Amino acid sequence: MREYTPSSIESKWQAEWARREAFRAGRADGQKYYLLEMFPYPSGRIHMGHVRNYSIGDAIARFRRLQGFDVLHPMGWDAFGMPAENAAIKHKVHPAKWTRENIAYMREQLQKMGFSYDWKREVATCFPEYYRWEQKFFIELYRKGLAYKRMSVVNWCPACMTVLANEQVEQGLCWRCDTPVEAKELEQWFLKITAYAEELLADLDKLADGWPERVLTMQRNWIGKSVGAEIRFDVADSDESITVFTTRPDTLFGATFVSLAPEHKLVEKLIAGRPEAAAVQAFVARVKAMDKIERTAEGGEKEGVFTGAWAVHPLDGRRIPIWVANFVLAEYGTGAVMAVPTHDQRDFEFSAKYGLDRIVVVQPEGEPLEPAAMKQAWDGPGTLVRSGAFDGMPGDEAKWAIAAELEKQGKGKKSITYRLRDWGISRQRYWGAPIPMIYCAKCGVVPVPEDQLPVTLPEDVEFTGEGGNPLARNRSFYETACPTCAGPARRETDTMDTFMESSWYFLRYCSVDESQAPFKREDVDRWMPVDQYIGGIEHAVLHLLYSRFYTKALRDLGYIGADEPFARLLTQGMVIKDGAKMSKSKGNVVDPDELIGKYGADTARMFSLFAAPPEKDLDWSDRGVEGAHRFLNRLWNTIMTHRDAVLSAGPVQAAELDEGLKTIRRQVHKTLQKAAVDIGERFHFNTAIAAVMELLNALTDDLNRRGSLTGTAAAVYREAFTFLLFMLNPIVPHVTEELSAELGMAPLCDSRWPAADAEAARDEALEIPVQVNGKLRGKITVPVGTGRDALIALAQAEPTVRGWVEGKDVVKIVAVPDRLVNIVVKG
RNA sequence: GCCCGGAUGGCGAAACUGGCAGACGCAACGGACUUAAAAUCCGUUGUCCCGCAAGGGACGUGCGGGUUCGAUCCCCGCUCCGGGCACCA
Repeated sequence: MREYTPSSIESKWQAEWARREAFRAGRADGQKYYLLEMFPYPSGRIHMGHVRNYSIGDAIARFRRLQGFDVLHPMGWDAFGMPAENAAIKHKVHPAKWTRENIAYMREQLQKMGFSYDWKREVATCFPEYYRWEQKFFIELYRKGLAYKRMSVVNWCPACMTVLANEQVEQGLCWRCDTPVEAKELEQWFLKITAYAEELLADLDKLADGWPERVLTMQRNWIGKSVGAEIRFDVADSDESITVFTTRPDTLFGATFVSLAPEHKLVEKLIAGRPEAAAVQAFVARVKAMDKIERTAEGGEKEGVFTGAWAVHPLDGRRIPIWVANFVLAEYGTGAVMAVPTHDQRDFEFSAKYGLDRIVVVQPEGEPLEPAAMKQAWDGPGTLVRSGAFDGMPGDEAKWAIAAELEKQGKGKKSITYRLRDWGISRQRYWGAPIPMIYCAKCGVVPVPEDQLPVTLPEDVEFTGEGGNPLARNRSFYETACPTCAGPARRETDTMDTFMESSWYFLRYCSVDESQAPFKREDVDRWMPVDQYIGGIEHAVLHLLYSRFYTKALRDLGYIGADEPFARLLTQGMVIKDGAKMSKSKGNVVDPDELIGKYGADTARMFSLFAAPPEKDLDWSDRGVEGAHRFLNRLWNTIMTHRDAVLSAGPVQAAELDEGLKTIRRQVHKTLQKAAVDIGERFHFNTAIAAVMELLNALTDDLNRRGSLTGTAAAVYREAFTFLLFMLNPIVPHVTEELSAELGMAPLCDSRWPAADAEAARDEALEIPVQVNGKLRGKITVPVGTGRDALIALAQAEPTVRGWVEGKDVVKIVAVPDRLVNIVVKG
C-alpha cells in the first residue's frame, strides 16, 4: 500500500489546480461570494498569524465553492510602509527591491500552503498602476473640500531631523539615537472623515448582524457622539468671549469657574500684562512638554493655574474665574469647559485641590445635597434648584429648556460633538504614494492635472535615515512647473498614510486588469460588498473605519453604489506560544516553512483550525501538530486499506441495510449535516473536525469488528469515505483530493457538496436523562417524539428513579419531549 | 483611572436557544506487536468517598449571592488575567 507522502501529493495538486484554473472568479454561474482576508504587509516571511488567518479564509472559500457559489478570493500586498525604508537605511537596499523580493518569497510560501486564491488578481499597492488611482481620488476629494491642509503636531527628532511615528518614540526618546523627541508643528494634509461621523455611526446598525458586537462598540466609542450645548461666556472687561461645550447645560447655574486647555488660543491674550502671566506661561510650557502618554498616565493628577481673568455667567451675570487646566483637551469640543464641581467629578477634584466654590443646582430625591459635606460629585438625576426660572424642572427637561433660552438670547445653542478627529494622511517619508499637489508662488496650491498622473517615486534616492524625507532633498522630483501658469513650482514631497492603500484595495480586486480607471463600475457592482471579511481584532477601529469612510466618500464621488464595504466580519485571535504572542523578540516563533517541510501544508492547516475556534487566541502546541498529522495518516491508511473493496461497490440500497449498517450510515449523514453548519455557518472548524474524528473512530471500530468489506457494507463505506473527503476538503484539500482520486471520484475542486439524506440521518430512539430535584438519577431510552405523558410514565417506572421518589410527595413534573424529565419531590 | 474581552480536568477545548458538564485532541498510565525501541493498534483517565466486585454516592465550570423544577449559560456584587485608551466636558 502507498504511504501518505504530503510533499509529493501537495505539489502535485497545487499544480493541478493551477492547470485547471480551479479558483478563478467568474468561472461558476452561481451566486457571487466575495471572501477576503486582510492582505499582508510583505515583511519578509509569512508567520503563524498569516497561516491561521488564511487557513480560516481558505476553508470558507473552498466550502462556498463546493456549495456552488462563484467565489472571489483574491490576495495581494499592502506594500508601502516604514519597514522597507528602515531596511533601506540598514542594509542599503532600495525599498522597491526589498519589497519586491519579499513579495516573491511570501507568494511562494502562500502557494505552498495550497490556498485557493485567484492569483490572476494579485495586487501590490506600491506600483503606480495601483497608487495612481489613489492620487486621482485624493484630487477629487480635494475638489470636494474633503481633503484640506492645516497645521498639526508631529513627533520630531532634532538629531535625525526627521518625523517619527508613535511607535518610533520609546519613552519620549527617538528609537535610533535616543534624543528626546520634540513636538513640532507642520502643515499637513487631512481627510475630512468627521463630515461622515453621523453616517459612520448610524450605519453601524446595518452591520449588527454580520459584525462582532465588540467591534461595533469600539467603533461607536471611537466616533463618540455627544449631544449637548455650546455656551458663550463673555470675558469681563474685554471684547473676548469663551465658548464652552457641555453635555450638561442643565447644570449651567452651578458653574463656578471656566477651564481652558493649555493650548487654547485665548490664553496668551487673557494673561497679557497680568501678574499671573509668568506662572501661567510656565504651567502651559510644562504641560506641553509632557508627551501624550505621560499626560494621560494612570491616575493623572489634575492640575491648573488661575489666569487672573474672569468670565461673566451668561444667565445670572456672576463673575467666575478663568483657569487653565491640564485635563482639558484642545482637540475635543471647543477646548474650554464650564466647571461645575458639584455635578462633575473632575471639576469636583479640581475645586477641592484649589479651594474653588461649589453650588448645588441638581437636587436628587431625599436629603438636600450640602456642598461642603459632599465627598464626590452628584451626576445622577434630580430636580433643578438655584437656577432662576428653571427651578423645579427635572434635569433632563431643563437641559433643552436652558439651551433654548440661551439660543433666544444669542448666547448659545444646542450642539453635537464627536470625538472622532479628521484623518491626518501626510507622511514625511519616501516609501508611500506621493500626494499629487503642486505649490506655486503665484497660483497657490494646485492639483496635478489628471493627464500628468501618476506622480511616481524617483528611483535615484539615497537612504541615510538623516535629514528627513529623501523626497524633499531630491531636486529632480520636487522641482516642477505650475500646471496653471507654467512658472517654477514645487511639488508636495509628503506621501500618503498607508491606510489610504488598504482603504480601497478590495475594490481594485474586482477589476484588477482595468488600466483606464481604478475599476469597472459593473465589476464592483457585481462583487461588492465583501460578503465575508477576516482579519485581526487589532484593526477593529482604524483600518475598518477608514475603509468604511472611503467607501462612502467614493460613493458620493459617483464611483460605486455600495454604502458599506464589508457585510460580515470575522476577527480572529492571536497565535500564542508559551503564554505570549509569537514574536521574534520573545524567541517563540514557529516557522511555517519548517512545519510544511516536516508535516506538509495539510497538517499545518488542520492544526490551525482544530486547536481553537477562530475568534479565540490559539495556543500553539508542537504535540498538537503531531496529533493532527497522526489523524491524516489514519484517514489515509483507513481509506487505502479498503480502497479496492469500496471501488467495486454499487450505490447504497437503504432498504437492504441491517441495524449495524443503518447505525453507521446514520452517523455518516448526521456528521455531514453538522459539518455543513459548523464550516459554512458557524465557522467553528474545530467542532467540525472533532465530529469527523468521531466518525472515523466509529468507522474504524466497526471495520475492526467486520474484518473485510463486501456487498451492502462496501456500498455504505463507499458513501462514508466519499462524505469524509468532502467534509475535510475545505480544511485539508491536498490529501482529500489524492484520496478521492484513489476512489475514482472527480476532483473535489470541481465537485458539489453532497446532500445529506434526512431520512438516513434520523434518530429512531433517544436516551433521555431523568432528574429528581434537578439531579441526574437515571436514563430512559424512548422513540423520538415520545409524548409528555408516556415520557413521565416511563421515567417513574425507571428503577433508580423510583428509589429516589418513593415515600415522597411529587410536587411537580417537568417533561420536555426529546430532552429530559425532571421530577420535583418534597419530604 | 476608564473601556472591551476572558476564566471549564494535568493541557488545548466541547456543551449552538436555560436541560446528561468535560465530546474531540494532547499528555499520562496499562496492554498488544517487537530481540529492543520508534511507529501503529487496543484500553484507562475530573476530584473525593463507600464497595472484593457489579455498582452507588458527594463535590465540581475563578469567588460570593440571586432568579429557576433545572444555571458553564440569565441578574447583582467581587477577584484575577489579557487587550485597548484619547481625563471627552
